[in-house]
Amino acid sequence: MAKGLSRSVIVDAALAVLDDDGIDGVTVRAVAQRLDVKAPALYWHVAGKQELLDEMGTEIQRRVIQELVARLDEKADWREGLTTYARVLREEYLAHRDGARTFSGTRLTDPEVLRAQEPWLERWVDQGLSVQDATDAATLVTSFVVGFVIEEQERAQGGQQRYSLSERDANVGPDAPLVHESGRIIYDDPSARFERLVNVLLDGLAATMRSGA
Amino acid sequence: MAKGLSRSVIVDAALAVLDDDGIDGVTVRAVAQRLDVKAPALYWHVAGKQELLDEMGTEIQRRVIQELVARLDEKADWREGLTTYARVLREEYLAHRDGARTFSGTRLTDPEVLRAQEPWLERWVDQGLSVQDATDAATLVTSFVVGFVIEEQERAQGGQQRYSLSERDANVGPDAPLVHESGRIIYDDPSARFERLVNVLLDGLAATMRSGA
DNA sequence: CAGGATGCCTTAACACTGTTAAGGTGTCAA
DNA sequence: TTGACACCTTAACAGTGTTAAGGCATCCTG
Repeated sequence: MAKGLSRSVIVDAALAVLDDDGIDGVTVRAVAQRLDVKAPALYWHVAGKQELLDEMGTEIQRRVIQELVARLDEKADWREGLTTYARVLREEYLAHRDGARTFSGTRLTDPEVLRAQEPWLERWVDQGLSVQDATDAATLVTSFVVGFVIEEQERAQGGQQRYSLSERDANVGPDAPLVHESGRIIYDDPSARFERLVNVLLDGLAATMRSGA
Repeated sequence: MAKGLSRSVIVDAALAVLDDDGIDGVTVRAVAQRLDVKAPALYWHVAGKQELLDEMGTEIQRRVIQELVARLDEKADWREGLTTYARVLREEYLAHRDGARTFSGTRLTDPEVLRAQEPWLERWVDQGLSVQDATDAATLVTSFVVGFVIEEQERAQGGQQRYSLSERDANVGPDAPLVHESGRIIYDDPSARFERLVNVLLDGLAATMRSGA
């Protein structure tokens, strides 16, 4: 492998390690090995592991934006925009092991990612929302997706038997039928469940927007 | 210190270490030192660090339940119940450094915590909700709170200058006025913002429940 | 009452982590 | 040709979770 190292190839390698071995597998040495390089070499291009993680999170956000631009045309209203945003964010998190945990709340290393919000805010304000409403709406969707996918991934990939429905049933026992039934819903088709909840959330937003904050 | 170690005093010590030094400070050795004991001693009572973390998360959930029982009487309707739940969960997370990150999606080590949902589910079903609606509603609130507080704590305690409004403003620059204004909202009074968003969310739930899923 | 098992803790050590210091090797400019 | 600089390596440090082995009580059994 040509040793032309750079920030972005390091980030790509780190994301590959993440997919293969999960967040605990993402060590400086493992990332270096994948690039045929010794661990300290990375420190020439990246300040430390935290910066690498921030860079990874930023890259994911960049992909979310890119996908969002591809899927939305300008005449989409804010409800459609937020629905698509919710789906894209979830998909991008799901695409990587421990994605939601790893990438949520990361410090952006690229101001461009932040500024990319501007056109959407513009459109939504044009459509009658206040900046506060638009900001609140985006936060509401983001927070929900983060929380939802964290638990979704914990169930889906939680090491071995850490989370299984049968284990849950055994723990709950026979004296809590509603909790039992509730488990059946939680473990059944996360995508359908996600769609349902996003719709509820947007109904709430629609109601608030109409009444005018 | 009397060396009568036990699972629960270890968990308390670990929570104390968490409050003092954050999640990175929670090492087996640090917890042991606080109990005047060497690190391997903990392994007699706890299988490993992961189990310790699970136990900590379970303890936090127990406190949420306890506080919920204290604050809600039986005649509270589901909307009041969920609002209080949202507030209590947030407060309990905020009470510990890195609380939301650390405790979200932890595997419960005590089935009793799971079974504690039964009486609330019963009441809400009595009030006309389907089990699916009740489960969805609880998931929606939980997911939102987790996501919200993760980002809230990241801002509030994010090491040093990792997250400050002035740094954000500098990054955004002058060409994105709406993003700039949006920042002002994000950094202004998280509790008020939280209350606003919880209300939006519950409006959505109320709309869905009325229409009958 | 003697003796052995068992509960609980310590010392020593393992492989592995992020990170730094110092030293090389190449390439390009003066 | 000489130097500077970019980029990478080797060596090492302190700290991590975890295991193995042994020691000292206490308590149960003969």
